[in-house]
Amino acid sequence: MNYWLMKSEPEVFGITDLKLRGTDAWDGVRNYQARNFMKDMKKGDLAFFYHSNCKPPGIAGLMEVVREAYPDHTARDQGSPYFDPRSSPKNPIWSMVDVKFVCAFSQLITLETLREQGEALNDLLLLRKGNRLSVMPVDKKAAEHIMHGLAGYKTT
DNA sequence: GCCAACGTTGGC
DNA sequence: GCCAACGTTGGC
Repeated sequence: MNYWLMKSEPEVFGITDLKLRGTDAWDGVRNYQARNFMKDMKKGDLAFFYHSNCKPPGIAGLMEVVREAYPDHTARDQGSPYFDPRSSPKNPIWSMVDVKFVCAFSQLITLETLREQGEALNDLLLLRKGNRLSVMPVDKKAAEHIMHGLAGYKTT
């Protein structure tokens, strides 16, 4: 089982939206590196839901991958902001996964808090300078530190 | 609103 | 294949 982190702007789609929907398709990823990470996701993997471009930014909750990568049909929808004319049925180019709401953390784990963790989160790509990836892997050590050390999340 | 960092595009 | 120009991300 692997851990991931996925960014979304809460004004567009936040953790409360996912909670309401239960399960949703993570569409609109238009970056090759992020897409490739999504293709590596397996059913049962856990992903942190990160709120970006807001005050304050941070990790808002947890979700689970319930369907592995399949074509992102919004790329072929002319009315969609994610429309990409290069996408075709034979070569959809872009992928998405389905994610299920697991929990919203009682308190947002802010970016500032994450930066204060020092060694425990040294390898977290999110904290690397200039990082703009919207989908990224999180190693087990960092993931457990965030879940158990910061979120107080208990696995059943 | 600013701007650093990064990805993409397209001329050559 | 290089690289300048441009667009986007996202923290501040």
